[in-house]
Amino acid sequence: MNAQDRPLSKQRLRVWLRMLAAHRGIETMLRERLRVDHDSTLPRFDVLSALDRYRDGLRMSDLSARLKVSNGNVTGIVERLVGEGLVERVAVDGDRRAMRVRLTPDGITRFAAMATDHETWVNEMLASFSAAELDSLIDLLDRMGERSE
Amino acid sequence: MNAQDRPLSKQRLRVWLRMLAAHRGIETMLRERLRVDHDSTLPRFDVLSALDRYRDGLRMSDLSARLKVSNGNVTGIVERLVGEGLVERVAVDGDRRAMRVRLTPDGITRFAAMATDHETWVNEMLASFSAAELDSLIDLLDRMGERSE
DNA sequence: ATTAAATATTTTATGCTTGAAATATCTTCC
DNA sequence: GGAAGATATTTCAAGCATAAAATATTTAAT
Repeated sequence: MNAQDRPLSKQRLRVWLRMLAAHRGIETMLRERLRVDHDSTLPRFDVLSALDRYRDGLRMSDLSARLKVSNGNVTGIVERLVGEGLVERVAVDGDRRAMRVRLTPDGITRFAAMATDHETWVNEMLASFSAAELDSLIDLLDRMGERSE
Repeated sequence: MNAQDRPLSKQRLRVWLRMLAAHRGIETMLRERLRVDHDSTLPRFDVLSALDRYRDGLRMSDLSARLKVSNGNVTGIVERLVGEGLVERVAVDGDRRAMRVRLTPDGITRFAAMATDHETWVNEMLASFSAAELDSLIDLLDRMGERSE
């Protein structure tokens, strides 16, 4: 690293720290509201959201790939959602290893209510940004999470 | 919500989703590297980082306030760091309820190595941004995490 | 057809995180 | 100085997350 990279390096670190703070702020709020208003959690919301987009259901492995979490993780979350009656497992014919998970009618209804609130809450947090700033953010954030491989 | 707010609302949601993706990408990388290269974790790194800034140590409650996590959470992390010899607890005189936590000499050394690598890793992830873009990101991110209260 | 390899999922062990309850100590106020 | 409230910390129960091992089934190779 040469001399003129030093301030740039610190600036990059600062960006990451601000990102952490912003992320935590929003996530903490969303978690709290989901807990209080819908007796639910963010991980459950994420699973329901994926299943809402794929009404025929998804296999466990597709679900974990889509959410970018481990297989074992999804097993536990789906288990609880089944217990709450929001989701059901169906056998995949032709492959007895696999399981398809999909929303129940109750799951569809309950998720719709959560999703409406969720959008409102996110909107409240980002209310101060102009359309141009939002576009700018999308552009910049898109370039952030990519692993150079 | 009026008609012209609808696309804006979706745009705000999109920003949050990109933020989630970017955050997860970087965090996953950092966690993996800390695990492999330093046999440690992000929460431990955060605690060490706070203590490195306050060499006289911090009380448990100051630590959890600074990191914005619960008291009970810090108890567990500090416990493990004590077990690893990176951190020590000292009684606070004049208040037998309180505990001061601080880095051990070994903790100082080990954290320095982690911090150097950490800065490098973050820099790799954010290498493509210009100084102006970084400034812009800092400005925008600063306005994101604030709870309107 | 058997064996070997690959795939889908669950299980296990460990750690992080929260919110709420419990403990211990300190401060205030009469 | 004793009760009541506040503060500092830990403990507890539950859920989320990972990596690694285990199980079951399917596919490929010989």
